[in-house]
Amino acid sequence: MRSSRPTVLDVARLAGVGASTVSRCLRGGPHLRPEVQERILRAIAELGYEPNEVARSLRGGRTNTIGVVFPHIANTFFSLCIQQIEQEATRRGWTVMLLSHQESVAQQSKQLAVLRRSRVDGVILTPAPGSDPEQVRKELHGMPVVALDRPLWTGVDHVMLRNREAAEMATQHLLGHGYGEIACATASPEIYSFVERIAGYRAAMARAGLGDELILAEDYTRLRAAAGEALRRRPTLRAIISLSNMATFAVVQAIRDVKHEGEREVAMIGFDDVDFATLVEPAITVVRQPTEAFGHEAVALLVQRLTEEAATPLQQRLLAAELVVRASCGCAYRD
Amino acid sequence: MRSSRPTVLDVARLAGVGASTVSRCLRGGPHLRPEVQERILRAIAELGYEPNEVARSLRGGRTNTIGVVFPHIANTFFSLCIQQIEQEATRRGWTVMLLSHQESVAQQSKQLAVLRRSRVDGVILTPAPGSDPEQVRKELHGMPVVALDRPLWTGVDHVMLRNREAAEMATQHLLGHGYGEIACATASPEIYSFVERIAGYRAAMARAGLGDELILAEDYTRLRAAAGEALRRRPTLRAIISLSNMATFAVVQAIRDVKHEGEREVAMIGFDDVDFATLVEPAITVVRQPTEAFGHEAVALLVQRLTEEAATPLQQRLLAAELVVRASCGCAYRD
DNA sequence: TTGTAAGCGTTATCAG
DNA sequence: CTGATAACGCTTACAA
Repeated sequence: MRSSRPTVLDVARLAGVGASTVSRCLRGGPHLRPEVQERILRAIAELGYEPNEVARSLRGGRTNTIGVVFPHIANTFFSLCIQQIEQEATRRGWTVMLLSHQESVAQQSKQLAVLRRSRVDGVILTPAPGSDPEQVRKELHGMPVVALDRPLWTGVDHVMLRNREAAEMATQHLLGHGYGEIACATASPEIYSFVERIAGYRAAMARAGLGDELILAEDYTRLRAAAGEALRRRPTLRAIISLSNMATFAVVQAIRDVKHEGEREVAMIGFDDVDFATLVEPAITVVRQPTEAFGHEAVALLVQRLTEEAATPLQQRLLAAELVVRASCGCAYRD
Repeated sequence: MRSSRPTVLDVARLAGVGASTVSRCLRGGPHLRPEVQERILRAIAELGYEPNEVARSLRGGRTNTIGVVFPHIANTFFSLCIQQIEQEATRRGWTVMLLSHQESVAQQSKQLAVLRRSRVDGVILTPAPGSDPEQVRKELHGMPVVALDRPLWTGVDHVMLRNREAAEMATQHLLGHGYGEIACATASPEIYSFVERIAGYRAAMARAGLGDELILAEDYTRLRAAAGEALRRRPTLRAIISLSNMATFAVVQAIRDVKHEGEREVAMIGFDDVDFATLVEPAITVVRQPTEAFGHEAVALLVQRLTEEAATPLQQRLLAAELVVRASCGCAYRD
């Protein structure tokens, strides 16, 4: 079927030149006689020659590929990041190998092994919770890495959210509306970004001289139940902030659950600008993460490190979140 | 930094054997003397040897990689498919190169060129609207391909939704509720799946002896406006079906827009089981696409074709959609 | 059973 | 300015 494709040698023969001359012509080498270049280009066109990147990679020791390992692919936060990464990588002429670890350290190890054997030039990684940084460092085996959304170890580039500030901002906003009791809901509280956001929430509450109430669960089904329970247990609880898109979903459901049992207004601020934020009533005020910047910066940083001559200083991109004020926080403003 | 990694030769030398023996040992070759195998494994462990997949690919002419080209990555339908594809590919020991064409034929051409030069073994493709099948066939240059969600040409494997049946089912359901005037909303009506779904909707309306009303637009902002306009223009219009997750979003907004202007109940059935379906009031009845099956089947089909001995007959997987009945269609049932 | 050698398609090096 | 040649790391004949 696919009769083996033409090689530089075929082109060289047809053009009546040596293989290395063809190679130079392709790579835009220094000075070729115009006439020769002409012949080569004609031969390339005639044969439909296209360079074999695999051979190039073997020869050059570089694959022009970056490995991307995320916890999940369909989660809106990550899928938006991936979208940006793919676009930015394509724009710069790089190729993306996409893998996921499902929050499992074991699966992460396997995926890093795949990347090692594939000899990708660099990695963008959102490490699984419980990762041992030293272990990951070994598993990377010298491949440059950019940590995205969660830290790896000081010594590698990071692209992260200002998590504490983000959660503080949301909490402050609710406090500004006069809410005294504010709960904070998340699943998987061991995940770094949630740890940080919890800290931010607590800091804001403490500064206001108020106690905190955490609503935690192992997964999002349970989080919905736990949030409902918390609301029923504390009738004076009138405000909740959630720490992720999934948690926002669960909290909205919980508030609705409780509402169905009797009138009860509960203010909330969500995390991530999920699409349903403007659809529910009232529209949800959310902390928006700059997903485009996450993807763009991660690729930019990694490519810079991969193409740099001299060692670039360590880069820590700390991205600011933005409060998108709608109605659920108690603001009069309506989308 | 990364002092060049050990090769088979290093392992061979350390184990005091030939390179091919190491290779055989790795590939689970036939009969090795246990003692030799022992020595090799020890050497591998000691050196931390890992096979270079690039060299393997060059030598073997196969990359163990599948190229995946989708219109978008962050659209929930596609991101769910991608998730499945990645998982299924990983499970089977394949690797995924992810690319997007943004519904642009030109961009699609570029991405297929990337796949050709990368020598991926096969491709999963959702072609951009306006693709010339013959052109795509040439651009694939003999690489096996599975068309996902949209057709390529008879002669390649397909994984598609039973689009007509899906839209008919939704329309029928609305008709069953007694709605006579039912509109059908979608952006980009030139995209294959939407063409088919429109046909299904029309067939159901025609069978009921009713006229159809299409609400079309170039993008989803305009679709929201167009749907609102349609509702205002025809006060007797009380039901709408939408043909995609994005259209569902736009229609929900439009209905809400109109509702705000005065009491008006509009029934609807959405497409794709978007997360906001259960959050809005009333919960949205939707046509659910089996995204797991899309991803799973696409990989299964492609891998089968890539590893087959004899030519497998053409496969056309036509997946059935499922009507997830909630409340927005007029059913009493509440989630 | 095991080792030797050729070659996958490129490109860097080094003569001409 | 251009052409032969030698790797890159692996596997598959073919010998031994």
